[in-house]
Amino acid sequence: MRAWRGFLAASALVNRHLDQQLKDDSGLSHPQYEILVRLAAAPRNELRMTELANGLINSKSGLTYQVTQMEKAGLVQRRSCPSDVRGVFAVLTEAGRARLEEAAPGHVSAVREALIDVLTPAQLEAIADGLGEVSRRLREQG
Amino acid sequence: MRAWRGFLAASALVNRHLDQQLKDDSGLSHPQYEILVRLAAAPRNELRMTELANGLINSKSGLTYQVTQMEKAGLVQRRSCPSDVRGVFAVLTEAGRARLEEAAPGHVSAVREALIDVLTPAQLEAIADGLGEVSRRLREQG
DNA sequence: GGATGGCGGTTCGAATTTGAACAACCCCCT
DNA sequence: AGGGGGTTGTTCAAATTCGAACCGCCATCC
Repeated sequence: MRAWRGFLAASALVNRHLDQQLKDDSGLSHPQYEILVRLAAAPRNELRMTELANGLINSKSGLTYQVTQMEKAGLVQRRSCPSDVRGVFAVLTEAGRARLEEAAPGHVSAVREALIDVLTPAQLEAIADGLGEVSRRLREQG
Repeated sequence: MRAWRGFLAASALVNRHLDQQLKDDSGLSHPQYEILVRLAAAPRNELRMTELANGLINSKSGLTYQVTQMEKAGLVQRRSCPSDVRGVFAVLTEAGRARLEEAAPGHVSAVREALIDVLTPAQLEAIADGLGEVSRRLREQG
């Protein structure tokens, strides 16, 4: 049960810490940063709303809200899908890419400082394998 | 970075999964459950608001909100501190204890099923040690 | 004593999140 | 053709969260 308590506390504290760091550093919330990262990694820098929502944590309506905010801020753009009238792509704009590239280094180093550097290589390996498996199971089951 | 992605995903998915399980099973939110657990573990089943807020994740105002909700539901009670007029204790009520004892088994087994049983003993050890250390550092530094 | 700085908790407004309901649509089957 | 069943994204109200401002009070220093 020590692992459970540790996981719970670390999960909350790390998320909180990085939210803060990200907001102070670049004015992005963590969800918004995640959206930018995923779009930047996607082919053509665009993804269907549903794909974004699946990869992320929040509900569909939460995603709609965030994308609307980011569209107002000029970081992404909506584009309707030609083959399916219902479908909507979120596309990364030039400004969005720039914003991400500006925010990423600070965020990455914060992650490194808070998490990576604290752990031994063996612990990192165990966490990557173990928690990866945990995620996979919850995903396919949930 | 694999560890980072795994941690991030697991953190979100596990929290979400357990929130859900807890709400379906006993009508408690995760924050509320945590409050009950801490009070039940405290001497005399009571804690100062600030102590609760420190142990938990949310802000002071968030705690005020939750305790108010739980007081309406009869799970806790406020008691002013005799030696410091400003201070407020949150006290676990009999109903609160009963509610916790009713919710705990299901929650514990959900935790076990989602997390503990998926990991090897070595992984559990690494997570307990590593993430414990991560938490400790963030706490004393934050 | 009496100011002064800081703490403990609440209140307030704004931002975010959620689940359920909704409207429009695709796919498959007959 | 045409009708279910499931999907897609949005809208809505309600719940929760946060940060900043605030009030009342302790403690300490002059």
